[in-house]
Amino acid sequence: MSLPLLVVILGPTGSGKTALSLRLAEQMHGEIVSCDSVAVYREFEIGTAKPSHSDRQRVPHHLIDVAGPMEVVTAGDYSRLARQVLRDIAARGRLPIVVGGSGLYLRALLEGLFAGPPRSEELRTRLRERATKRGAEYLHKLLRRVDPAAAQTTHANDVPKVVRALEVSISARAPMTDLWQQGRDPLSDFNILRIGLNPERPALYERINQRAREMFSEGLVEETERLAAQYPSAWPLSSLGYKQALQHLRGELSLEQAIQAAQQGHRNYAKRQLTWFRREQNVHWITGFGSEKAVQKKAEDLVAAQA
RNA sequence: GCACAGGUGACCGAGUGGUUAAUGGUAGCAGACUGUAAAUCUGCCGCUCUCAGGAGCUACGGAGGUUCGAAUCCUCCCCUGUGCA
Repeated sequence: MSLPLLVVILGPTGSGKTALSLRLAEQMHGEIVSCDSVAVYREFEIGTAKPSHSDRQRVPHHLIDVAGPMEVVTAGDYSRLARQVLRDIAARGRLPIVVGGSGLYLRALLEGLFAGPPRSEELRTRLRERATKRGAEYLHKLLRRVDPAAAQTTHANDVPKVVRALEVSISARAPMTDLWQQGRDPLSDFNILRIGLNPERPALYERINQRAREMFSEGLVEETERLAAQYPSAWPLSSLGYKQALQHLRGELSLEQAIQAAQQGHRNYAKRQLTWFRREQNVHWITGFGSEKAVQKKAEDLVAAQA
């Protein structure tokens, strides 16, 4: 109970995490730490649904716009950055509020990752090439030799994960699964309160549809065109919304088709997020959107009970 | 009104006498996830039971018919698209 409090707000896109976090931050003297794998990139504005500039004026926000469009911020990078920020906030006597939509990044922050070898781009491309040339099954067989346990739990079709397991096992000269045995490095110097937002599914999907459409009317296509011209290989260009806007710019989809595809993608994503977060331990789930007064009240009570 | 083309499970779309509750895809639901994760992958998916091996029921626009057997063939009807009037 002597550890400083850390509030974590999690939930699918469109569940009102931003609204709730702003409210809590203003009530409890807090600062917001974004946990969003795309909002870390500068210049990607409309499609990322970052908090508005006036919101960021009202309450200090962290880990938004911390990387250039061409940089790469991995879960490990994020975890290190976020931990530093959390300690700074706590040292200032403020309440850190992590707002998380990116499940893996949140887990990397809270539970830590295993101490793996650095990624080897060259090894990866070599493996990926083999996968396309000789089939996913071939790569999986290779993994069965190098790390049978990992092969057991990773489906052969899941090429990215098979590649990662191979990459780690080969460059570490030991099965990745063995490295996992050494454990993770959980964030241990905070008393963590997890609040999950879970609106009714139909309402959530409706909200998502509406928001995705708004992104287009606010100029997502124009923003994408500008970014694609300047940074054609930027990774966030392949993320939700930008991907569909790009398809429209290339003439593969009509504007309406692009909007509907983006809505679809966001809905599917929200569902995956829920699957991930449901497994998260010790989450205080609240049914409803973070913008609702009743939901905010419940959240405030939860925080007050801890503080 | 005539001539073609077509009506298949939530949607798109295969299937042209039997091993077809009906290939695929999408949506939906559930699950996995240890450094690009807004990514990637897996399962279920007509209804009702189930000793989980199966059992029963209802289904390919509608109604009849042919056949041992029909989504598939025939007749009539309804609807949709295109062309000609």
